Amino acid sequence: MFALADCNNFYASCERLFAPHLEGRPVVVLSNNDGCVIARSNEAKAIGIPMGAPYFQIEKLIRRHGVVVFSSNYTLYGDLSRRVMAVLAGFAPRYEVYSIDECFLDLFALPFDLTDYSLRIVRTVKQWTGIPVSIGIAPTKTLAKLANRLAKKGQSPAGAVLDWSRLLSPEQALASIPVEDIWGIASRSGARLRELGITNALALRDADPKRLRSIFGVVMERIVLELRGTSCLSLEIAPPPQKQIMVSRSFGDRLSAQDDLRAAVASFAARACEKLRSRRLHAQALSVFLQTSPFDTSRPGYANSLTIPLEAPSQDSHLLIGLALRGLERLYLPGYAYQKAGVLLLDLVPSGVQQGSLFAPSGADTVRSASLMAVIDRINHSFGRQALRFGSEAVSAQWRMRALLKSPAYTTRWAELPRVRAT
DNA sequence: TCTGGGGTCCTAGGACCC
DNA sequence: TCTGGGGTCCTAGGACCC
Repeated sequence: MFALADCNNFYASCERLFAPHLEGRPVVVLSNNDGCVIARSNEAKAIGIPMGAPYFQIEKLIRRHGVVVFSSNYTLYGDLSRRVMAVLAGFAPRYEVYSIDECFLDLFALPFDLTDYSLRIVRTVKQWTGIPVSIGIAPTKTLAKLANRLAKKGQSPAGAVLDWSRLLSPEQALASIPVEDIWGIASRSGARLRELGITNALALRDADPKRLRSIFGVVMERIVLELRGTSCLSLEIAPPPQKQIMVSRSFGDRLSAQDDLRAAVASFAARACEKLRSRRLHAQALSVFLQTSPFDTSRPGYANSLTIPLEAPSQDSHLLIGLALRGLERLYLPGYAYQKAGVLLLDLVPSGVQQGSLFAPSGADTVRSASLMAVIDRINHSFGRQALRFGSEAVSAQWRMRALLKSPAYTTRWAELPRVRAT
């Protein structure tokens, strides 16, 4: 049996945790650059604020209903996620952290009533972290997802927990779920399924898996089987090795000057290298991209990218920033209003086991590079990110994001700890 | 004026191998 | 007039996830 524990309106719940007076009020959290709505409290959903709505399009609605708005604060969400996962981990012999707010638990062979046990999990997570979660239980991951969804919609007599096997009519439940709400099906496949007359989860369950495989591929076949109770997706206890690292941002304002873009790309490359080293990986290729806004149809657009293979695997910021800037030079065209750029590190391999290069110099230089990077990382860890940085990053700060409504780093910065007063 | 960021998997087609 | 069979690797593009 799989149990899926999923935090309710996670980012909105995180914000409320340290602003309890917002309980019962509509709250939304915006994406980076205060662009789109990416989390909504139940009250905000009830008002009709859609997921992913651009902020500027719904500002009136937000003001009319007194919706409280936050910029995203990933430091806070990441830290609270870690705490929630630590609590969940104590309840199951095997578990898979699936996303920042979701965790699959293996409840197979536990000698308890699974609903009672899951209700205890929900209470404990709430009490120890302050974050509300819901749990769906089922014989496959896909059904556990659906069970969770139904629990969140108040369809379970047990409240925050729904066990699929206890449904009086699974057929009725499946029929109530639009095909696009199934895990792994989004608007495109959804539209094509609808053309075939398959509009809900029940119709998909009863469709011919081989036929759907020939039309959609193996992914759709697996979904059909999972809906029938045949488990095709197993618990991934150890995360598979990471294949790429990306750092990209939309700019607070459009950029045209090459120097501004250089500072942005250098900063992205430097940040990507920090991630690379903290995960003990080396990169074997680097890719740079930049683009104008895809939404701006009033002037000509431009988007391009370039991938540069490395002579030997590297984790050296100096080398990789240099390559990224050389890539940018080849991509950059004057006269455009750029909206976004990014750096990808590719073909990642574990540090220490990389294939050497027949041509690149090795030995003393790599040892020196590794020591230097370690010192930089240590200093930045002690004195704060960017305490020490590369000159090319500091040339311009024009690219900085907008984040006008950001809450404090309540749990990760001494200076921003919340104060509690007893009266 | 203003529309996120960071990932994965699958497939088809081309190029190549013996 | 007539030109095999069985593979792998790589890449781009599509689709999806949270």
